[in-house]
Parts: sequence; C-alpha cells; structure tokens
Amino acid sequence: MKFKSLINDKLQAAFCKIGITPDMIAVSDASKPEFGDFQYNGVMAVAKKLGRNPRDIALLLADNIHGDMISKIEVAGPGFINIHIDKEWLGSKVTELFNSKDLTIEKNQNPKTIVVDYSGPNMAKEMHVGHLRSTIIGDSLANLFEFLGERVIRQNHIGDWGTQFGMLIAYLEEVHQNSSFDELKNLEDFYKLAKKKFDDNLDFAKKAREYVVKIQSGDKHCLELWKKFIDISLSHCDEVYKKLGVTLTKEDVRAESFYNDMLPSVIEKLELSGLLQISDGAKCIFLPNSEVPLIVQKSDGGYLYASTDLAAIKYRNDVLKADRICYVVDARQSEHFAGVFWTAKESGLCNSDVVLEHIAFGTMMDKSGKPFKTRDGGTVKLIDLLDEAVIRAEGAIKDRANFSNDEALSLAKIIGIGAVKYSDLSINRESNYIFDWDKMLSFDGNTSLYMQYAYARIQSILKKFDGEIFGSVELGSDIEHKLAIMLLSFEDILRRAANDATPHTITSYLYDLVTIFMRFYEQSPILRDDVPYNVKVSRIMLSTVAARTIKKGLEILGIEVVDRL
RNA sequence: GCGUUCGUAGCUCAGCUGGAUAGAGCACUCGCCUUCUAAGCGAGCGGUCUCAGGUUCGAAUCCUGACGGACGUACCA
Repeated sequence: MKFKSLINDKLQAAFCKIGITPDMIAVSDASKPEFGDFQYNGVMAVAKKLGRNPRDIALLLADNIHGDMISKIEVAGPGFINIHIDKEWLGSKVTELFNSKDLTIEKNQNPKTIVVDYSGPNMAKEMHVGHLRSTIIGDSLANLFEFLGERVIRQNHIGDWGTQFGMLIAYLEEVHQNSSFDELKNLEDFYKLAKKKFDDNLDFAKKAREYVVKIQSGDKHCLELWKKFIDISLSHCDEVYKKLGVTLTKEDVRAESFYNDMLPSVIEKLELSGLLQISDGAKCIFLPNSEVPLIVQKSDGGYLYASTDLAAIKYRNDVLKADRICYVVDARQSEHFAGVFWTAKESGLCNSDVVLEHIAFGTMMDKSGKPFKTRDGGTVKLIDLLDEAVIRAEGAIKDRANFSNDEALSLAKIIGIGAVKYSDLSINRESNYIFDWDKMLSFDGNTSLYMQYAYARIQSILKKFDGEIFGSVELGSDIEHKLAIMLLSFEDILRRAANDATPHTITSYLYDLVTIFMRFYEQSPILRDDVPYNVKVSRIMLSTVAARTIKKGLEILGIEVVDRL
C-alpha cells in the first residue's frame, strides 16, 4: 500500500479546495509521538511564496481534510500540520494485509527495464573481498526492482579480456601441455606462479605478449585454451555465488570479450559525432571540466575499458532496451563513469532518456580502519571469508540451544552469510565500510540476527496457537498503533529504496519495525489464557503480518529466515 | 597542484532532500524472567553535528572559505 500517497492525496485535495497549488506535497513521519503519525511541513514555504500567513493556510487546510482515514488534524507552531491516523481504519488495513498475498504491494503497471550491472569479477584471479560489496548490493537491488514489478536484467560484466590473459594462457600451455587442468583449482596460486615467471623470465614475457595478440586475432588453439580457462574460473565464481545465495547465473554473464566485435563501430560512431580527438597518438574524448581525457583507443590500436563500457551501453540501449542502467561499482571509478556516461549521451550511443547511474560504494575496511587484507598483506579470498562466517556463526549458536550438528550447520550457513550481507547492506553504501565480525554476529542492535531472532519468536507463537484465525485487527495500545503504521509503510520504504538505490533504507526500516515489534511482544501477551479471543486473534494477525514483512524484507536483501533460533 | 568525496556521542552508524527539544546500537551504571525464546525489554549517562561566515521565519542538511581524512588524477581495470 502506498501509504503516504494516500495522505498526500488528501492534502492535495484540500489545497485544491482552498484554491492553492503547491509545488510538491510530501508528508513525513512525525518526529515525535505527540505530533501524531505524520506531519506536513510544507505550509510555511507555500505561505511565504504567496505572502500569506502560514497559520491561516494551515487551519484552512485542516478544515478541508476529511475521510475515515484521519482521526485528527492539528495545526501547531507556525504552521505545522500534524496528522493522526484513525485506529479503526488502520486495523482494517492491517487485516487486508493479513489477507493479501504480496503484502498488498502491487506490481508496477508500466514496468521499466532496468539493467543492473554488478559483481564483475576478473577471471584472472579468484574472487576476493573486493567483489563482495558489488555482488551483495547489486543483487539486493535486482531483487528489489523485481519485487516491485520492474523488468530486471542482471549483467555480470566479467573481466576476461586483457593483457594478463596472454600471460596466463602462455603459462597454462607451458606447464600443462594439454594435460589436465587440475592445478587451476587454486586460481590464485596459478596466477602468482604465472606472474612470477612473467616478471623473472624475459623470454616468457615476450611469449605472453604474443599470446595476447594471438587471442585477440582469433587464433584457434589459443582461444580454446582461453575458453577453457574462463570456464574454470567462472565455475569458481558460481561456487561463491551459490554459497553467498546470490541470484547471478552463467546466463547473466556478458563478458568484456562479448563486446569485442562492437568496438570498431563504437569508435566510428564517436568519430562521426565529432567528439573524438587524437592526442599523443591515442583516440580521446575531452570532457568538459576535466583535465584528463577519456581514452577510448590506445596509440597502438588497443582498446581499453572505456571502449568496452561504451559498447556495453550501446548494447544495453539498442538490444536490451534499457530504461535505467545501474552500475554497482566502487566509488573510486566515479570519474570514469562520469566520463563514459557523458560520452554515451553526447555521442548518441545511448538515448537521452535512459537513466545511467553509477551506484557507487565505499571501500571495505578492517576493524582498525585500514583496507581489508590478510595478515601478510595479501587479498582475502571471498570464499575463505564466507567459510569463516559460517564457522563463526556455528560457534555463536553451538552451546546456546540443543541443536543437532546438522541443524547447527544449516543454521550457521543462514546466519553467517546473512550477517555478512546484512552488515554490508545496512550502512549507507557510499561511505567506507568497516568489517567487524563481532558486530555483525551480535544479537544486539541493527543486525541480521536480531531480525532473525524476532522472526523465530513469532514463528514459535504461531506454532503454539492451535485455534482458527478468524477476525480482524483491533488496535489497542499505542504500541500496536505504531506497529500498524510501520507495517503499512513497507511499500513506501521499498519504493524509496528502489528510487535511490539504497538498500540501507530497507535495513533501517526493518530494524525500526523489529524494535517496535519486540516492545509489543514484551508488553502484549498473546497466548495467555486471560487474553480475550478477539484480542488474541488481533495480536496473532499483527504478529503474522510483522513476520511476513520481516521475511520479505530480508528476502529482498538476499537473507533467509529460520523458524527456530 | 587540480578534482571527487567525507567529517554527527568514547566507538560503529541513522537522520526521509530546509522543520519543532539531533536519534539508535556498542561500551558504562541501574532495573525487569513461577507467564508466548531474557540471544529480550525498560531507565540513566553521553553532543559546540570539525571550524568560521552566508542564505531565512527556521540549517546537521543549501552556498563560500578554512582545517582534517579517504580516493582519483591519459594510453591497467
């Protein structure tokens, strides 16, 4: 339900009645309980524009707002409008929520095609922690858009086409000579060995460079080796995605090499548009307000990632028909994307109404605030980090309840992975993120465990309730009223999160919801014998809707719930 | 040097695009289990929103400058 829109509409109608047309009406949550449920602060601005007294306008508005949704309207201070939502109306809406399938959230009537470009690992090495944020944030956004009814196209822009591959293929051939590919099981070590040889041995380095040319000119044997290599590397990624519970599949892969054939025509298009200039032998686009140009073709004729990115935009525009393209990539590349986006629009490679967005995120730091590394300064493999998360989660729950080993392990997987994801998604993505095991695996505060615990508590009650759930929600206490308001605000929150591409909007909502639920739970007995049947049913319904909302919210974030914890 | 970005409680972070007395968690101090999971709930402590100006009825939020940090800065991605 688009809760705030309903209220905004009421205000709009009232404005209409008193003959004023405001710019945009947006009520906000009341900042204090005394102010009711929602407040509208826009009267002051409107009054100023018209040169009228804000209080007069506010009073006029208040007189013209009617309907069973609102129980009380107050004008406070210089012209704040405080809105109280009617308890009965709220109760009936929560009852509707209870009886609906998708929490009364309607799919968009005119779905947009949204391309989400995320994860994008380099095939030369195994995935490391540097890929974690893009993968998690991108996946949650894709889920979110999809849930709201958009047409989502996931794109995994893997790095499979670059100078390192000559080196790797040369080494692969030299060491293996057609033999098995077993050693590739540890890609990281393989890369290091190849790199060492490349640095130490001039002949080998020369050979590696020849291989780059060979691959790019379509040498059959080399391409076969290359393909084999990519397949194995991609399987590593799939293993990580599976462990992480990420929705990406091999079908979503559009590698750099995929755009290879398009590159000459992209350059041509840029030439025709008149944007291209040659500087020091390289083909460049000089951007407004930027000293450094965007280089699209090297002086030796080779292409760069700017070229591939432009080709990808063209593909997404021409073939995928995207309305919005989200690049979930490290914030350090913001200038690169600004240049690429500007060029794509200016040259006509992409329609002017397509929204190109860099969904930037900050660096992952360790507890002491330094970039996340192993003890000896190396990169941390993502798979190792995920395994550690499960082990730590298992340790956290092992001596708590009487779980069997199997139960404990499957719980640990859900809890550990959930914790890693939640802690990442719960902070504003643009700031740097401090990775802290203890904090993320805590039951206190804004963590996945706290949400999962609340969910499990509700499930426990629902399991014990053996009667039929027949009746409606009747809101008694203030806390129930507040809980209802929260439950009905879910769609507003999801739409805002989708609009701004900010998953942390969802986590903070869930945290608020769960906090309120916990308070409700503490002070409102449900199953106790002295609770009247209608109250019991009402509270069961509230709890059920709360559970579904928690589950759905976490599901969008890619996090599972458990019935027992 | 130039550019981007950030600076909110001891620590980790919110703050809904300018609203009323700036909020959480951790840490610290108290209180609450013969009742649905106490892995919980409640109360207290803790602030010159880096600093200085400006815009206006009103600024953590917008504009300018300073200071401090992170990142980027032409043929890697």
